Amino acid sequence: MATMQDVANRANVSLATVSFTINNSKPVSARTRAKVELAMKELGYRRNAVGSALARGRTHVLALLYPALQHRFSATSVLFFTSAADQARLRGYNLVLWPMSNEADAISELTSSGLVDGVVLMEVQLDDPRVEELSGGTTPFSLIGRTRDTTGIPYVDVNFEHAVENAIDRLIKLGHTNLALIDGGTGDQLLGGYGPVARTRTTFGEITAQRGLTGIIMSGGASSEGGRTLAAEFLAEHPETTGILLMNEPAGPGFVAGLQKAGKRLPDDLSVIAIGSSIDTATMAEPELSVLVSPADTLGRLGVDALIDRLDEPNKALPQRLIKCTFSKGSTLGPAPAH
Amino acid sequence: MATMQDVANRANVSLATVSFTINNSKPVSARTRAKVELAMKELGYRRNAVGSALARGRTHVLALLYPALQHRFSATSVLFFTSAADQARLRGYNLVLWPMSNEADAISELTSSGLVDGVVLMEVQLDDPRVEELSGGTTPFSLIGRTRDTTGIPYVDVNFEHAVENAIDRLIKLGHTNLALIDGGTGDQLLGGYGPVARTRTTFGEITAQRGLTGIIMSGGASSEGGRTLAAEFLAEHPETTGILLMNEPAGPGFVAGLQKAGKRLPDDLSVIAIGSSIDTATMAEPELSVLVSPADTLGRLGVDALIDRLDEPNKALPQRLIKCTFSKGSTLGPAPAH
DNA sequence: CTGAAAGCGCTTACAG
DNA sequence: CTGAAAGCGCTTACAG
Repeated sequence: MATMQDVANRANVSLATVSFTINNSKPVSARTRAKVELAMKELGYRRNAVGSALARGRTHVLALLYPALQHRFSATSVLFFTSAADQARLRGYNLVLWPMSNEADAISELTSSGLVDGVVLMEVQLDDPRVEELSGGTTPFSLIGRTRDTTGIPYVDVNFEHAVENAIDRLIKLGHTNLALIDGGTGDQLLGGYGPVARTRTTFGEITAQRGLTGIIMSGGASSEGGRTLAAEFLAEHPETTGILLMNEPAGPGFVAGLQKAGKRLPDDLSVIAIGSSIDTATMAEPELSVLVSPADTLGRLGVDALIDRLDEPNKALPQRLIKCTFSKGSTLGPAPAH
Repeated sequence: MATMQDVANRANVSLATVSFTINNSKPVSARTRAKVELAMKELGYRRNAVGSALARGRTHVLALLYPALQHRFSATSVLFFTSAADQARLRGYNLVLWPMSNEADAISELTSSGLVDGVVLMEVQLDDPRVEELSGGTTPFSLIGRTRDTTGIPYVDVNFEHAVENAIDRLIKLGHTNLALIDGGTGDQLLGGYGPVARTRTTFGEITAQRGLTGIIMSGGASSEGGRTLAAEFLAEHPETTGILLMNEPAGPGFVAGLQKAGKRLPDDLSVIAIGSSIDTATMAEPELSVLVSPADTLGRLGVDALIDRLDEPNKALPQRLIKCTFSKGSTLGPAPAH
């Protein structure tokens, strides 16, 4: 590999001048620029990222931090990976995957290695020790999701509050008054629970109360098997319910199958609307699930954007954004059955 | 952040001695080692990865190269990402995600940036220009998948040949003689086609001929919608077929649903065995698909291992491995219907 | 507009 | 066993 010095030699200029023309960091005469560019072309020169990083104090590498143990990713969470990587590249950064257990101390290994300029955190808990750790340090970070207290913290998250209200209102409009929220559980209570589930439950409680509806909450495993089991339990325990909000992507198709196996017709007997799933999973159910689709790709992009904005323009307004889900019609919403 | 020089000052030794004790690269007296380690602890020192990389000429960063445009990843391909990242970390490397279009020239941008020590390539085509490009360069690489000619190229791939034979023999044992292979299409013919599909078709042709069976091949879109459409087409065109090999993960649940919508019972009228899908997708179908599960997590790990072996021990045997699928029973395999 | 030189944080012959 | 010094490939004051 040719170095900058090689280019300088061939172009008969100094190393510094090569740097200036490559980075446009100082004015360079047209003649000199031409010489340098020719030499670069002839040598097939490319700037070495490591040398540059050491001199600048910036690696242009970002880390995407996600739970190491969680080894079954929903179709939705994949989109975080790929859209984040895309956006990073688009803005001249690289994204490294950083699987991590929940111990906060492992974060200092990352931030003090000097390898990354910043961190994007996924799967945020309401009281997340990793966020506390990052807040205490100097490495910029952003969240996909958000903690209970978001003061001073850049984040992008799904607007679950809006999604729940929207879903409930769709069911109300169809005449449903006995509702259920079915999710995958809040996870680790010590950490305040998993944000999306906690927020969804709260909003579900508030809106059903406010609209004068009956609302129950059930949880089950995040898998098709979990969904099938859950369907049976649900029908046994809550025969009066006719409208279901389902926030458990992996369980979706299994849940729908389980309801029908027990003799229910969708949407004649029961209406189901999924929240925050992918369109791919929704279409795998039979009949296809009506769903408020998670804006996962947008979130991945904006999560990276928020971080890079902090890095490149620290004085810009703090990026904190909630993104709405989009509705996909499907075939599991219908009028409430007459008594 | 404390530097190595800071540690040296505090321990009253030279910079070099600090380096020797950290890296165990030269003998250091117990007394000196203790002083250095104390100083490190007191300063919370961590070696800077960039300085180290520049001096060593090794960044300990690997790139995972995948098609940028493909934005719907199957449950299986996600496992490549996470298992590769896990294994890289385990062996002291970091994995950066490298979305790339199919132009081979973009590869030199990656390899000549000096950022990565090696490259793992996903979604390999039979005649893959990216592999040619990499073969011409000096950056070590490994494939998840394989090209037509694998001479001198480290790879790990699914043993599709074995999977097809195994699937066919399961169907034969159940009395099926009219078989179909349904896949997602070979993709870009200019590149020789997508390896798994091409190999599966070839093997399917060979084994059916060899066993004296009837075998037809159909392709459809890689989505639930594609699966539903395909089911209708398939039934119309091949009413005599009773045993189906399905290698199209995203279309699986939709295909099964489509067959039943047309009045077929599984497995009474038709038997289906999926090849190379994930267990997650298989369980989303109703009834649950019988499937030869792709060893995707093993492949991700071994793909990274193969690369790191090349980096750390270039004289070891060339890593080239085929991994078998494992059977998951499901409920879509049954005896061929009597005439 | 251009260049000589210091410095980013390490590693590693070389000398002792 | 320990240290002084060169060097990895860049960037950037400073001087002209």
